[in-house]
This record gives sequence, structure tokens and C-alpha cells, in this order.
Amino acid sequence: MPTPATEDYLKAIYKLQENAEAASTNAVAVRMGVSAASVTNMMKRLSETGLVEHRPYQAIRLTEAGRKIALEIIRHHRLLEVYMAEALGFTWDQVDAEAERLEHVISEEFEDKIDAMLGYPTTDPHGSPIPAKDGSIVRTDHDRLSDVEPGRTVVIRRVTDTDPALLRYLGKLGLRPENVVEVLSKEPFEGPMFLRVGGEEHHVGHQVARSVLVECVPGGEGEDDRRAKS
Amino acid sequence: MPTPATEDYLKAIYKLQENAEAASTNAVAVRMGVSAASVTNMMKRLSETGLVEHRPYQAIRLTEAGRKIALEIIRHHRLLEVYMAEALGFTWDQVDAEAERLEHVISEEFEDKIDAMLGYPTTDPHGSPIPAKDGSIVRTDHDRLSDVEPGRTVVIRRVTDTDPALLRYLGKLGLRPENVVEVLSKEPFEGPMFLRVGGEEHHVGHQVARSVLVECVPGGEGEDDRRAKS
DNA sequence: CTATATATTTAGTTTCGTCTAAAAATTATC
DNA sequence: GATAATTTTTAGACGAAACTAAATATATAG
Repeated sequence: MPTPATEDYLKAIYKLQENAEAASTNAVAVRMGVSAASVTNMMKRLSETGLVEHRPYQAIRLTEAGRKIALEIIRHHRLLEVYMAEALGFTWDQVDAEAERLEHVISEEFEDKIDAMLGYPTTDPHGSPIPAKDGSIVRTDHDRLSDVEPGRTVVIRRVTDTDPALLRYLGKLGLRPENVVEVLSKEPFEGPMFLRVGGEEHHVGHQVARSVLVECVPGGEGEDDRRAKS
Repeated sequence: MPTPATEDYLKAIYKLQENAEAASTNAVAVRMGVSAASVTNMMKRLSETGLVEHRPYQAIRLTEAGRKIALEIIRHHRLLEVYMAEALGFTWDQVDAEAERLEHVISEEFEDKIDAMLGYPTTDPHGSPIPAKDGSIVRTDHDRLSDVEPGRTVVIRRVTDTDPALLRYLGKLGLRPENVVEVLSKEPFEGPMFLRVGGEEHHVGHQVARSVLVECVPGGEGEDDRRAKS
């Protein structure tokens, strides 16, 4: 049985790999708020137990066993988030911190019960996919809102930030999964974007827009790129 | 912020004191499944942080701060038990083990939410009182079913054992809180009791009956002690 | 291609929570 | 009340997970 610390390391490595970033010692250290030496130290142990592969000065990779554990914890995390939001009335900015602790201690029965009770959800309140029990996960490749050209209308699919203050801000603006956003204009040099969302118009900074993942609206209304050509 | 281990020690000491047993090093060690040396060691640290009072070779006592933490954890534990039983469909033999891990990690918000959702329950699924947020707790002084005289009719108030197999057995017999039991006869020398519960009659061992706490039925039907006089 | 900067690892500590074995204190027995 | 049995504590060690400081390897720049 892996310790909570082990699970956290595996999760961090998984998330880096998922993000196509190399899981370097430093990247893991930064993500976990821990010194680089601690990471090296832990990787030695995790190599010995066969959860990661790590040859000195090379990137860290998960073994199949390590990946399995990482996904199980992420599954716990995201199911718990949905459960707390749906069944307990937590807001979407509160659920991450709480799930961060609960994810390590719930039993498989607990997991199965909330999964069934929620009707087998496939995404968490931030739009992140919930891994299946067999370790499969839907990989999506969405654009960042910050990269969408003015004139486009998109649907928000996911928000990739866990900072409660930011999430409250996004929520207030209506920037949450399933909502439709029309990009009115965009300032150059990573300047702010001007958006229409749910009847209201807002200016949001580039960094904020980067954490919002969207999908080009399939058919229907404001498609085209008239403005892009003008 | 106390560690889970600290919380477990405080809880164990509280339960011993509650039971009017002296919280000796050994008693704590046995209850926690840990060596006596570990307890001595931990008590040194808990003394320094002001959670217990312990002078060598004397019984361990909780300080007010220690008692507060113990009761908060017990409150978490029992609220979680009720919640898992009521809202998630866990059986009463499953909830203890699960709560044992969750009790250390839920936030105050989580605690408050399930408390409200459950309508501010006062006892857990085994009939144990749930401490209030201010640290007050209803102290009850029930008789053991094993001490009830034949002819008496009693109401089950609480079951003081956490062994899942035992709880399943008790559940099958109908020996759970609120149910009414008539003691038909009792063998001497800690022999079995013969009981009528919910229309059925059962023989149960002395040890089993000891873990069932009851209250003499207030008014109404099968009171008296005809049989005791005959 | 050498020099510098950055990343990584090694070495040595620390804290927490556990253990075993041995010593010391307390309690029970005769 | 001396001796035996039991409890408790002390001493020493260990594994997990973190740290800092120093050494080493890799990457970057001139």
C-alpha cells in the first residue's frame, strides 16, 4: 500500500507527463513545493519499489504500476470533487483542497458508492476527465481560450487551475464548463481579451484566459472568421 | 495542527478515561496495537505540547486542550458514520473502519455540511453519542444486556464493539439501537442468555451481551419481575 | 571550447513514529 | 518485608519524508 506522499509524487509526475512536459527533478519539486533533493531521494525509493524509472540526470517516467496508482488517486480526487459539489453543496473553488486530503483515504467501496450515486460522471466540476476504474482516461486536446481568435464562439470545456480565488473570479464571470463564450477582441502582446459570456461582456487577462480550455462551437451561430480576414 | 497519530493517541486515552479505566501506558498500548515503549515515547512529546499530563509510572490524563482534540475527532468519526450509513448506504459494520481514516482529514466545512444535512444527529449508528462542537457530550450510564435480569424488557441503546463480524451477527438478530428485547432467561456462570427480540427468540453468549447497552423500558408492557421472584 | 550558470545528486541532519532489548520502578506474593 | 512478577521507562535503531549545504553533472554563452 503506497503512502500518501508516494501517491502525491506519482500524481505530480503523471500530471507533468500528461502536460507533455518532461518530469524533471526540478519540475516535480516545484509542483510539489518540496526541495529538489527531496525529489531525488524519493525517486530512489520509488525506483526500488518499481513505481518509476529514473536514471540520474534523466527525466522521470512512471512505470505501468506507478501510472495505475496515479490514475486511481486522480479518479478518487475527481469523483470526490463531483460528490462534494453535487451532494454536499460545496462550491467549485472549495472542492480541490478538500479532495486533496480525502483522495488518499477512501476505500474502494466508498469510491464505488459515490460513483454510482452520481450516475458515473465522466468529468469533475472543472471539466477534467475522471479516469475509469481500469485506468483508461479520455484524453482531450482543447485549445486555450487565450489562443482563440476574435470573432470565434467557443464552449468552455475545462479550467486548469485550482486557485480558489481565481475559480471564484471565473465563476462570477460565468467562465465555467459548458458555458458559451464569444471572443470579441484580443489585445496583442499577451494583452487582455474582451469576451461576451451569458449576455455580459468582460475583459480578462491573458494568464486567466490561458487556464480556460475551450472547444470551437460545432455548428450553429457565431462561427466564421470574418473579423480575422478584415 | 495535530498529526493523525497524535489524534489517535488522544482518542484512545479519552476512551479509556470515559470507560473509567486508568489510562496506563499498557492500556493505551493494547488499545492502539502498539508497543508500550512507543506510548511512553509519544507521551513525552504530548506532554511537551501540553496535550496530556504524564509523570513517569503514573496514569495518563488529558489536558483540556487534549480533550478538546479527542472530542473533535470523535465527533468527526461519529458524524461520518451516520453520514455513510444514511447517505451512502453503508451497513453499520462497515462505517467504523472507513471513519477511522476519514476522521483525520475532513475540514470543518465538511463536518458542518454533513451535520446539517443529517439534521444534527446526536448518536451514531451504534448508538454512541456525538460530541457537540463546543466539546460537550451526553454522558449516559446504561446497563449491559448481560446484567439484565430475566423477565425484564429493555430497549437497546448502544453497541460498544466495532468488530464487523460481530456487528453483522447482532444486526441479523435484531440487536441494534432502538429495538426492544425481552430477557427470557439467563444461564449462570456467564452463560448464554435467551432473548426475545422482534418476534424471534435467540440464545446469545455472555461476551456478546456485554457489548450491548440497554435501558429499562420506561413504562408500558413487559415490566415487572414476576419471574425473578418465582 | 572554455567559462559560467543551472540542474541534479550526495552527504549529513532532523522529526515523527515505530520497534526490540535491557534497565528500573512498581506491584504482588509468600 | 524480601523476593518475584509485572509495568514502565530508557537506550539505541530504523524507515519515511523532509531539509540544507556541498559536490558534481549538464546546459548555455561568449
